[in-house]
Amino acid sequence: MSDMSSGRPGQRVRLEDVAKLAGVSMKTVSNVVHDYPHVSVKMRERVQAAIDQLGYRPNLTARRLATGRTGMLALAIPEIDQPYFAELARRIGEEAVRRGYRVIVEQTLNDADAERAVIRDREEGLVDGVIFQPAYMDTMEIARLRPGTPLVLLGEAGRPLTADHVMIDNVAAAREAVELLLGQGRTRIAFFGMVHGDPTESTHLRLLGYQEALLAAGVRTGPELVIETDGFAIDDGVAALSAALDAGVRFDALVCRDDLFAMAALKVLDRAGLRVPGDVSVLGWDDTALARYSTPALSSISPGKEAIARMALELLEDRMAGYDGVGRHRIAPHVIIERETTGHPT
Amino acid sequence: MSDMSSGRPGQRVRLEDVAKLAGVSMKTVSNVVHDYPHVSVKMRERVQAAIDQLGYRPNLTARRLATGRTGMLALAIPEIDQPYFAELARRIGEEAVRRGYRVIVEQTLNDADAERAVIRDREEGLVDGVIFQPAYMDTMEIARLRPGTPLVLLGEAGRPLTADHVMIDNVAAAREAVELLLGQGRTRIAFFGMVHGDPTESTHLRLLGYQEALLAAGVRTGPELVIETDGFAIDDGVAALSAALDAGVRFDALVCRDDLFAMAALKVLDRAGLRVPGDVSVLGWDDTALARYSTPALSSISPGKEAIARMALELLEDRMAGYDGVGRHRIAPHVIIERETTGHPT
DNA sequence: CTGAAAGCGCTAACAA
DNA sequence: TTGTTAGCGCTTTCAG
Repeated sequence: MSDMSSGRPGQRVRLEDVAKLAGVSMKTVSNVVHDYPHVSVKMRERVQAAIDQLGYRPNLTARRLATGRTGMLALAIPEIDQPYFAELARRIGEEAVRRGYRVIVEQTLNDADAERAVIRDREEGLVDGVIFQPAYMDTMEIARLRPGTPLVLLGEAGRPLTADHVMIDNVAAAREAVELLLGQGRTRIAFFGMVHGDPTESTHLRLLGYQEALLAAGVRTGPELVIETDGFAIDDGVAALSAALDAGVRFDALVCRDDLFAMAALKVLDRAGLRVPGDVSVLGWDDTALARYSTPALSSISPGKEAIARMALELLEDRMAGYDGVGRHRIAPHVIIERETTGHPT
Repeated sequence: MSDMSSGRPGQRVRLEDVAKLAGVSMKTVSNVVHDYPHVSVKMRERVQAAIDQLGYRPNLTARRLATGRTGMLALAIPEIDQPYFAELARRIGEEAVRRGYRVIVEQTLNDADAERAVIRDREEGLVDGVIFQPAYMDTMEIARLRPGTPLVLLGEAGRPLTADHVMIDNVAAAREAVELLLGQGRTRIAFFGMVHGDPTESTHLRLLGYQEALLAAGVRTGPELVIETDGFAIDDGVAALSAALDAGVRFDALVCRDDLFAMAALKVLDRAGLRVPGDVSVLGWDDTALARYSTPALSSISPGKEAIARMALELLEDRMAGYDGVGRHRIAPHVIIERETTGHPT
């Protein structure tokens, strides 16, 4: 319709170019760009026409410099390809977009230094806030390095409570899991997946809930029913559980630290000729795709990922809005999803 | 050691503050920040001391405005929690970090408009380049909306070749898959997972390779051996395959469109009392966590995700460096990973 | 080898 | 309701 190459050819079109074309000031253009209410209709039309003609789009970077707001959030997690984190990232991404943010994903890749970098404001000036699930750093250390950027932590919270946290009640969830299994007639319930040197608090909490429930029910247990592994990989799980079986450890139910170990359990039990759930009930944790797609479909403890995402964003927006009080905790709901790997013995 | 609150209290410390403290110009500070070679040692030390004392860190946004480079890349994919994309995102993230970029993940969530937004420079000025795996848009449409931001496409490339592409050779991979199965004594090989209304080209290419190999081997086949589904979900797969079995379709091997359908196959075959791989070989596609963790472990066609990531970044860096030629294609390698679901009939 | 100053493109306070 | 203008913090010629 008109000359697209007028003005500074080869350059991006700027607010000023639009203003010039429309014969108005930059402020007026800015007003219509921002849908500022008090702009006369014909002014708005004229400016919009210029914008369309030139194909103007604001330079986000410049806007940021001027406003001091980046509109971006960082999500720092160990590995994006671990199903749980991938699913969480999706929810957080959705929730963030809903609130007008974009998210940059930071993989710490099991590197303690990478985690520290996140906390030491590596993101400073890049993002408005950070959602961080640490694997190595504890609350103490995070408190010490306490960054200037608003921060919300995911996962377990030790003391002191200097930062906001969102988590599920691991103890209660484990307790309920054991109660469910007990209610279905299981009597020798093992906990599978204490990883040697596990830096996370979660596993301990889960084990605690498991033990509490057993104790409360007056069911006898023993240390051999807590099955330890050398690492987080599936092969570690397979090796550990096979060894336990070979050593004569017997159980009719398995509460697994996560879905991955549950998958390992399915493998080992299959090889051992044990039926699931006929001989052994298997319960996973995290309710990931692994659980939904396996055969038999895995029952799993499902942390409310949407709720976690929503709560994290709420807390973060508070902080970004200036809230500067003490660290708050939010407990997201959880639910046990029963699929095919749990049930009464047959 | 010294007064941290000097100057503009409560404000972030700026380059100028450092310059003032060190008694030098901003340029000099900038020089040492950037490790510019020609700075005298004592000057460097003096400035560094000031930087440390003030805890100065450059404002990335300001830097961006000045340089025009953001140091960020966008990765636009349908869903981050689909195992294949999660694993790809991890590789791309790693490769990007290696090259000095951060990546912002854009989920298009199966929304054609969201895809269009990506292409219409929604990211303009936000990122230096975009890596995009479309699910709905075809090459034509992308060419039409051709953005100003450097772009590399992942997945199939139709004509015209206006943009850079990285893909694997789906036809060849499917052919090899069939040849492998044939070599193991399978004779009735089905293709499982033609999704009605599938917008992607990949499935067609895979089917094509499947048919080519069968034809070349002179093995008779039939339309009933191409099993169609109503959607991409596992339930769609389960329903379709069950129906095929009920309808009397028989096969001794299944080449699946992706690992997810392979998981569906494992479920259905298990229920039907068919042994894998004794009665039926099952081959997945994408080599995701699903394949590695299932029981039996799923054999799968593995696209070289690291190679895809590397090639995509290479092409993108070229574009960002100013290359403006015709669209280029790169074929990433693939390999068939044999686990437990393929083998000779027994 | 270092300093001064002019932008980068947009926002927002202040005027008109 | 619209225009003017001074920053936001850093980079980068161009002098010195």
